[in-house]
Amino acid sequence: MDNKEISQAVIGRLPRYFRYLGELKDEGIERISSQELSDLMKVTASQIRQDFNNFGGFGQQGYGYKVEYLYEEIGRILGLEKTHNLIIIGAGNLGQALANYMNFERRGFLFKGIFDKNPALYGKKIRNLEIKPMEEMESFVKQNEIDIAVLTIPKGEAAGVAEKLVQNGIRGIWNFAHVDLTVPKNIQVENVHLSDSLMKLAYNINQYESESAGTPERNP
Amino acid sequence: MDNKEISQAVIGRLPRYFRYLGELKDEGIERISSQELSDLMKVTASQIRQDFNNFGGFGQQGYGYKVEYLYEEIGRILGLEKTHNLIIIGAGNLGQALANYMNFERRGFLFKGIFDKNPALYGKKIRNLEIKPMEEMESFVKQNEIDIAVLTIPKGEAAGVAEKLVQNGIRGIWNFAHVDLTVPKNIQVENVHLSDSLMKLAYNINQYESESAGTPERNP
DNA sequence: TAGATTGTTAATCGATTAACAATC
DNA sequence: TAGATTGTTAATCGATTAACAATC
Repeated sequence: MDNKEISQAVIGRLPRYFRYLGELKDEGIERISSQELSDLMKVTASQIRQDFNNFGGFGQQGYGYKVEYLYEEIGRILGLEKTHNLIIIGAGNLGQALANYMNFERRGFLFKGIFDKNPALYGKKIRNLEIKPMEEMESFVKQNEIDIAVLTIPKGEAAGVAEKLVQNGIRGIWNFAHVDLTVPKNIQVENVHLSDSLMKLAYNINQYESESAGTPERNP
Repeated sequence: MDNKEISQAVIGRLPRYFRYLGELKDEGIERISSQELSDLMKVTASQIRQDFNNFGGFGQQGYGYKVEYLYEEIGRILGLEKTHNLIIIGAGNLGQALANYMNFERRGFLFKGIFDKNPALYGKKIRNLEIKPMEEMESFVKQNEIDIAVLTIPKGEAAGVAEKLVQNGIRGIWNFAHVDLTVPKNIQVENVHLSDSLMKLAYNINQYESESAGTPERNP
């Protein structure tokens, strides 16, 4: 019964397919072939077909894929028809920015609470949410069926908070703190390490510059 | 002369090595073997040695690696001894949050300007930066040797802004807008697609739950 | 039916892991 | 010197690409 494990490489590409298909759908396009999608997304048609076929046959030979159907199927695979209840831990600039971002709600990610340890922030409203004291976090998670916690706190505090979250039944952690969390294997962690991302960008800039030094024209 | 191209998989791991080595250094630890680092970071010792050896021999047989030396070498590889001048385009919640985040400056990423098209924001100060009108962005990039632009604007505006940035000599774009940018190959783009990241998390949560349904105990 | 395009198997490529000789 | 651990080559594994038979 165990559906063969899908690689994270494939999963990581699904949201991008979902985005392109959504746009095609909005443009009123009804069908698309793997080759057309390949041209659009700059990945091979082969990879597209392989990726989709991990989840069953969504296409039709000689015709291609129905955009709307495929869009919905990928949404279903990603679990977007379910809603998720989130809390944000750490009401600093980043926490508040995420709380204010409406588009997550559109996909069923509902912010239910935002917590901070700084009393000066208690009661401050971010959209429809009042910042609450950290002490209330544990009972809140349990009582409101929170399944995802967004960690926007300093790295020193992340491990302790993660442990409490796990104890209270969280299922996933969206981790913006700059540490690697250690959690039981039934808890999913998705890291967003912004400074790592920025360093990678810097490397690629430097690299390009030193590579092309002395090679004024090099456009393959 | 062309240093053999290093794969993005390797580059992507460098910031994490850098982080762990920094912590070891701060703890006063002087030497570490690939095996010890392997235990700490949960990657194979083989991978660690392979990764480092992409850039030359940093260790000493029979001894291991000098933490401080290795830390500095990786910093150098990442180009962290150079400074980068950044601007933020889009002074919404996320743009302001990034501008307020001090740790980037510590690594030589200096925020020099922040721009928005909303007149209501002009002149508002984020730390030491005044939000400026978008119209001033192009000349500012040229005059201040800006090499990285942070895009925290709606996706509809991103392509146009990116084009202007490229015309004015930007080297890299840190893209938080939810589109894939098309730029010349001498311009580096690093995407941070937050909603994609969140969808991936949701998939993994759902997946774990459906997999273990009916398998109450399954801790290998 | 003929043409198009998928689903799927096979081939290739690249990345990871293992093994071990070199050497500190 | 003996022991430890790297640097590096070889083996394995997994992911991507190519090819083509199935079929709409």
